This record gives sequence, structure tokens and C-alpha cells, in this order.
Amino acid sequence: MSGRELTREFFLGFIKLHILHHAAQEPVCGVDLAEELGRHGYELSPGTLYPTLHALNRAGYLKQHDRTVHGRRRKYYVATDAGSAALERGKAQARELIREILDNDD
Amino acid sequence: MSGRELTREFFLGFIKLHILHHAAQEPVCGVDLAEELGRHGYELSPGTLYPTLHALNRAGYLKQHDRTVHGRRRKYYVATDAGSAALERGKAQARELIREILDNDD
DNA sequence: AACTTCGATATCGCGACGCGATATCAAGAT
DNA sequence: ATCTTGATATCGCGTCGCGATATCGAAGTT
Repeated sequence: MSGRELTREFFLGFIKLHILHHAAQEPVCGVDLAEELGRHGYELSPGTLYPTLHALNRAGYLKQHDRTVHGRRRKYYVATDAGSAALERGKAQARELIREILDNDD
Repeated sequence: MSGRELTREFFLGFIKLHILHHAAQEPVCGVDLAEELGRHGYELSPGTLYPTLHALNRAGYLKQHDRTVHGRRRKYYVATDAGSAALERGKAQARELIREILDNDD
């Protein structure tokens, strides 16, 4: 396993939390997320993004509804209550991570 | 994929960063990490912990050296320069995550 | 209505991971 | 030498990551 691949493993969870976060604020579709994540320095190929959305959907964290935009069919996702709850737990853990590895590095 | 499994996926990266963080502060061995991570609410079975340490070692992020403690052979790991650099990148990304999903949830 | 286009989403295949269960290893005691 | 026990290592199977590829569907063209 290369360093680059390992480093990516560090962040895959971050990316999923990001997705949940955005879906908790407004309906988002695949391309929106790909672009938004790109702005945060992440890259997510379709082969990862869409299966991830499906998994979040199956887990009951996201709810899907189709919409047609500019003649293109898009699948929008919004966070469910369970998804928002999972996001909150994720935030709590992220806070804990920060406290542990960031705050006390004097 | 269940919600529980998905939630775990969120945190696997956190756990690996935690490991790198501790190894950057002092030599740590498997059991030390299992206990320390447990204090932070994480659980990591041997089947995940040891292969993870080996992967970090192979990637050049950790350096291993054996030591005998209380009649038990232990393998201690410390972060290399490359490991510390990867940790710093991880911290930067964690900060970014925090800014995005924590700070502006008013 | 059939065809074409093309943005958006979906799937395939293979390598690698997660992890419970199991096995192996090593130092001290007897 | 054997047993004990803590520590580490590995196996096997299900699943994931993801580049490459395929499919879908709405609008325009004819």
C-alpha cells in the first residue's frame, strides 16, 4: 500500500461526512457533490461517488427524489432524520479527533 | 450496508490518524493503541489493528523496533518524518472538515 | 416517431481492505 | 522441556474503492 493510497483512506470518511452534511442542508445530486467536494480538495470518481450515494440511501441516511434540470434527469438526495443523527454523531467524533490531535500540539 | 457499518466507515480514517498521532509522540505498540483508542470510544479488533500497523509501516509512515516488556515481546512503532508529514496533512484536512461541517452550523 | 447527442447516473472487474476467528510466537514459571 | 499467557500475526469471506465502461433519458433534428 502506497502512502498516497493510505492518505486517501484517512479521508474517505471525511468525504462521506461532507456528503451527509450537504444533503442535510439542501437537496444535492451527484454532480453537485463532485464539484463541491472538489472545492474542498477532494476528488471522487463516479465509480466511488454513486455507489456511496446508493449505500447512504440504502442505510436510510439519504432520501432520493428525481428531478429534471436543463433537460437532464438528476437524482437529488436529502438527509433523513436518521442521516442527520448520524451526521451529529460524526460531528461529535470529529470534535473529539480535533481535541486529541490538534488542540494539544503545543 | 447497515447504518452501523456505514458509521464505522466514517471513523476508520479518524482511527488511523489517531494512531499516527500517538506514534508521533511516543513509541506505541498494538495493545497500547487498542487501549488508548478504546478511551476515545473506538474499538479496533486485532484483525484490523495489526494489518493497519503493518500497512503504515510498509508505507514508510511508521518505523518498528522490538522491545521486551514484562517478559512479553512487543513491537513498538514511532512515526517517521514521512509519517509526521502525512499526519500534518491529515490535520489540515481535519481542520477543513471542522470549518465546513461544524463551525457554520448556527 | 426514430435517430442523435450528451450530460448524468449506473455498473463491472479486480485489487485491496475490515475484521472475527484462529493460529503463532516468545519469555517466564514450574 | 513443557505449560502458560500476553502479544502479535494470519486466514477467509464479505465488502469497498475506483478507473473504465456502459446505460439512461430529455431535448433537438429530421
